[in-house]
Amino acid sequence: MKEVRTRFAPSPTGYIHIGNVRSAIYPYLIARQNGGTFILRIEDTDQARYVEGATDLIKDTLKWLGLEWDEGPDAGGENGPYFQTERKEHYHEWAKKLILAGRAYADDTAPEVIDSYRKADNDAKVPYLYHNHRPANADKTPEENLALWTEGVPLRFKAEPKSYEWHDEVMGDMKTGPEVCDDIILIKRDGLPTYNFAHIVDDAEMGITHIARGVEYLSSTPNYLALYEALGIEHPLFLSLPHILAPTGNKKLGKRDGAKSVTEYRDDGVLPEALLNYLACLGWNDGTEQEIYSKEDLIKAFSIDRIQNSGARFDEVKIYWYNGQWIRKIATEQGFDELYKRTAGFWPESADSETDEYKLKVLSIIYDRLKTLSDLKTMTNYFFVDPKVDLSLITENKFLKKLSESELVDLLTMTIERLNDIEDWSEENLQTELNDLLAKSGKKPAEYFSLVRIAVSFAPFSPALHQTLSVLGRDKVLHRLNAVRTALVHD
RNA sequence: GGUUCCGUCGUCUAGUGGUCUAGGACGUCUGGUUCUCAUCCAGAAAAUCGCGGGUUCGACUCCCGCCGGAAUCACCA
Repeated sequence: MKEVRTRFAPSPTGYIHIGNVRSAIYPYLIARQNGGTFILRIEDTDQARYVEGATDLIKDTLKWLGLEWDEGPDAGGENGPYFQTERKEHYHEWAKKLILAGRAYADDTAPEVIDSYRKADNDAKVPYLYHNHRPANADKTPEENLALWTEGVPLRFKAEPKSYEWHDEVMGDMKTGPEVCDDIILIKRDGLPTYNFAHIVDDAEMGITHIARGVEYLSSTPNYLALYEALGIEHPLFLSLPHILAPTGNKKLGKRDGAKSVTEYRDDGVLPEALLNYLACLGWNDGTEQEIYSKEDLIKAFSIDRIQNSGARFDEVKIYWYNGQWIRKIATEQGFDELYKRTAGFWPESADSETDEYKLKVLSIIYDRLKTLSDLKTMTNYFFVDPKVDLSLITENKFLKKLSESELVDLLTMTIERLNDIEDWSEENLQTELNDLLAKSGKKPAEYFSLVRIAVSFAPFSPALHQTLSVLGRDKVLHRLNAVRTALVHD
């Protein structure tokens, strides 16, 4: 059996956004599943839209998601170069064959003239087809065409319109009539090929077996089929991926609708496992009720024929659910050390001077409250700096407002005295001591625990009290309780 | 306008003629886990399967028509 070779072939025109990253994920999975090769090719033939640094962005995105490529920039390979601008001779060579075979002609019709054809057809409500306007001199001899083209005249395919039938692995059996075939530009005035021509040549030379791309290419497939035919190339398998729809409206998700870049989710503290899981399962499922898939799970379970053929709406909320699942999964299956490694850069500035050991302890009691890693920034400050004492948070608390200030002071005093004597600050021991204190206080858990929790953190919420105290340690806890007691006394 | 695709809970989906009085997940709501927030657990609401015809003993599943939505029609990819 032929080796499976798939590719991701983005244009370096900016970041990879959520809407088009699936055309990297699925070919990757197909390659890995079949022990094949995944190729990264940069389609940079449009000089006008080229964005400096975009290639690096693309590489970063792929690496972060764990979609490592076997051939392409940085990876090498025997089928390079992997930048289209460096493959000019390849395209020219194939173009020549087409000219010699009488299937391509040099066309120097001015752009304004072409525009006028288009406008006229639109006004007349007839489909615009360039071959209806084919210049009389399109029938020049191959030698004449070759000469003109060599001088820099753009090259056009000479269509022989007919019906096409083909199979799309996602959309099924396709059929179109001759009215969709046209004379498309192969080589532009700048000597570089159009996408339409370049990708066919590249895929053939690189031995690509599966092309996964957005459905927007479905309607130009007959033109590609014509090209494959004229070139004498067998076409790869086609997978047309439905669009991901924007959260509102019925439009495909694009940068204009605020489609975030993949790296933005990374910077917001979304784990690559979670994003990959979400994206792979948006428009694909294996028919079971499994929701959580690791990359390895996906490689095993993925199948082309279960890709959905209707567009799926993008739902950011579900990404965060997946992220929470993955944060907990990593903590329990790979340990807090592993999870901690992922948190670099997500701690508040106040944590800078703290030790890894301390931060790891904080992480281990707060992790199941995290939706994203960047929640650490807002949720953990009180572990690193003494919170600002704000008595109103105590006196207006729904459980505590019934208590008088002297009662509060007494409770704090009792707590301080007991905690001061405790040597063992383990979670377990503190749990026992706190229960004992609670009994002694004669208050409801909601009253006593809330008081201590607020006095120590002044945060809207915190982990379980005994854990919070244990991690904070005796010095911080006593210092904070004293500060609150003093403030109450002087109030 | 031509061509092509799509249409099951708010959302992602399962479903390939009877097991569907339509299953799961997110989200929402309720209750539980000695404080908060979250996790976790239990439960609830939520889809006349776009509409109308057929075929069939029987249709979400097959056929036809309609409606609705989308994509594409560049010297962009």
